[in-house]
Amino acid sequence: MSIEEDIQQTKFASPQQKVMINVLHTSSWLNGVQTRFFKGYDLTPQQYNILRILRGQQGESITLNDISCRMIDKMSNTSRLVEKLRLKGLLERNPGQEDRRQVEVNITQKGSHLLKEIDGPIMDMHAQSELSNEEAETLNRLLDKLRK
Amino acid sequence: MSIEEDIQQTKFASPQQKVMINVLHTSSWLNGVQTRFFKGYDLTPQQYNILRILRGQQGESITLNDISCRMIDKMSNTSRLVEKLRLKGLLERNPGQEDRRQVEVNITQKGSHLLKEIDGPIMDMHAQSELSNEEAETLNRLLDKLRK
DNA sequence: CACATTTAGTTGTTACAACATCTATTGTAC
DNA sequence: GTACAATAGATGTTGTAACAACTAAATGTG
Repeated sequence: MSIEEDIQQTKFASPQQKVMINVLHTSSWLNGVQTRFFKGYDLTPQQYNILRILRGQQGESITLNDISCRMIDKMSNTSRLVEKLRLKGLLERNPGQEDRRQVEVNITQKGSHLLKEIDGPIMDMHAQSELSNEEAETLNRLLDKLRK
Repeated sequence: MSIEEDIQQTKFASPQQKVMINVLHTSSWLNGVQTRFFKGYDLTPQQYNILRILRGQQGESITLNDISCRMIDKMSNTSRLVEKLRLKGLLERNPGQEDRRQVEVNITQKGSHLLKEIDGPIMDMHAQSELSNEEAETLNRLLDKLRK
C-alpha cells in the first residue's frame, strides 16, 4: 500500500520529506511484524538482536559495551536486557579476565539451539518479500546514503 | 556509512534480510535525529505528527479515532497524547455533536503558530539529504513495495 | 420497546527505553 | 607512589508504548 493511502496524506513538500515519513512508517510496520513473530519464541526483537550478535562471535566472548555498540537500537541499558536473557538461560555472563570492570558474555547451548530453531521460519518470513534481489540491493544502497 | 560498518556484521543471508535490518537501523537513526530536533520545541515526533494531521484538516475537526488511524506509529493511547497537547494549549478538544461518544479535535492558533515556526527548520533539515529527487522517489517506491 | 452488540474513548497495569547518577576499576599526570 | 580523569557497568527515576479492562453512547434485532 502506498504511504499516501496508509496515512491519508496527499501532499508532501518534497520526495525527501516523504522518505522521512516513509522510513518511520515502514519501520513501525516492520517492528510490529517482528514483535509478533518473536513473541512466539518469547523473545523481543532486541533480545533476538543480542543473541544474533553473540552467535556472530563464534564462541569468542564479547563485552557488554561491544554489544551495545553493535545493536540496531543503541540502548542505554543493555545490562538489564542481557540479564533477562541470562535468566532464561540463553547466555552466560562472566567477569572480565584482563579488565575486571568488564563483563564477558557468551551464548549458551540453549541459546544456540533457540536461534537454530528460529532460522528456518525467519528465512521463510524474509522470502515472502516482494522485492527482487536487485531491488533489495538498491534499497540498501539508498538507505545507507540517507544516513549520510 | 554502510550498514555493515555500522553494526559490524559482514554476512547477510540475502539482500532482503539486509533490508529488514537496514530499515530498522535507519529508522532508529532517524528517530534519534527527529527526537533531538523536536526537543528544541518541547515536542516529541509523535506529538508533531498529531499537530501535522490537525493542520492537514484545514480547520475541519477530526475525531480521536481518525487521528489514531492516520498516525505513523499506530498507538493504542492517542487519548493521553492529545491531552498532553491540550495542556500545552496547542489543540482543543470538544464533545462530538452528532455522536456524543466522539471527541472532536482542532488545532489552536498557538498550535498553528508553532507549526509555522518549525516549518523552516524542518525544510532545512530535509534539504540536507544527500538523496536526489529521483533517488528519493525510488526509495519511496521500494519502501511501499516492501510493505506489500 | 428491551436487550445484545458494536464503537469511541478513558484509565489502570505492566514493561521497557531514555536519562542521570553511582560504584568499581583502570589509565594518566605529576 | 598519590591524585585525578576516564571507562565499564549497575541501578534509580521518569515517560511512555502495549495491552486489557472499563464506561458510555450508538446501533441493530427480536
